[in-house]
Amino acid sequence: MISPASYRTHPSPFESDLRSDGKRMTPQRKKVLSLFEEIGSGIHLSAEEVHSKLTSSGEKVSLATIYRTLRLLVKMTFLNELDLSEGGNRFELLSHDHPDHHHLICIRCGRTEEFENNNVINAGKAAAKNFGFKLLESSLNVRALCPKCSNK
Amino acid sequence: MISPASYRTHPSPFESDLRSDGKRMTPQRKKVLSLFEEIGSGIHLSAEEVHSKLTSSGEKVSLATIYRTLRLLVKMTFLNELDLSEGGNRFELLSHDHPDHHHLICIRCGRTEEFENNNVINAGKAAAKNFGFKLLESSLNVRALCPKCSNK
DNA sequence: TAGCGTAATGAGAACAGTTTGCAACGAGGG
DNA sequence: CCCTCGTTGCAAACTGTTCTCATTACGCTA
Repeated sequence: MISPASYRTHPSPFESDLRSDGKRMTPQRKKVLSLFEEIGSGIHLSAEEVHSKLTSSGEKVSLATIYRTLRLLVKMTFLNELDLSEGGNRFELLSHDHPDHHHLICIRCGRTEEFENNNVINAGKAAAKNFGFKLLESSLNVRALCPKCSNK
Repeated sequence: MISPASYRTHPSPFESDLRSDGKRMTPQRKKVLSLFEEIGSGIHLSAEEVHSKLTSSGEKVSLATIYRTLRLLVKMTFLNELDLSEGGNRFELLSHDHPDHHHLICIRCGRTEEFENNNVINAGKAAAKNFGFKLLESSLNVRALCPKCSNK
């Protein structure tokens, strides 16, 4: 039997990445990341939404900290930043399983769907190679009208 | 010989499109559009840049008017609006000759290159069809580091 | 060509989203 | 358990964009 005291808090990848960079794990950072983990990848939240979701579940994190944490998480590649534009950037959990996914956005109601397509990824790679650029990520934004909005 | 007085100011497509919509041609609108025409398609300017280019060549147009005019020109499909993000949207002359072109952006220095790729267009079409969306436009943004910036 | 209705402009205030400065706090190594 | 230095909270500052409103001027009609 293992006594509670002997448990060693198995540091998450996030925590060890932080540490190795002289940074610290704080309750605020944990809260933000675990919110995204609970909610799952493929859902896009704005800074404001992260803030209100946390505060409405009793947590107290300042909005400025949310912004700082989101930037940090993006730099550490735990989150992905999307500029679907029209009122604030959005963030989503970066699933390393399916890296380059793209977005289909209804410009009227904001409904957003994701898809993947190897041709798109290859097009990005080819273009980067062509111009001697080093590719970071590519994202295809398809602006469209969803079924509900297109028959109004 | 045709006397100067007999010239009829041949209205530009822009001017006639405006008129047919109850809108008016103003010197400010002319200036903004001709700036883009001089500069050619494939160059992306922010509202601020349009403003400073005009004022520095002696023209006086208020920034608010620039914004209004840019929005108008986009709606009339003379300009294309890009959200390459990182500090302001950018606009470019919409060349109807090569419609769906995409952007390769250096995230460090902002250098932007364009390319075309039919696979990308088809991927957008396919995705829209798949979800029952009606496609409007699709744009692939490839974030990368240009040769100069990648070896620093 | 003058008169007129109304669209468009200029200037600055307002706005939303984001960032920053600074004093207080607290994570975690010694 | 203490001390250091990264982090937080708050409010003020910033940035890109839109709005308000008094004034100007485009372009139709007589």
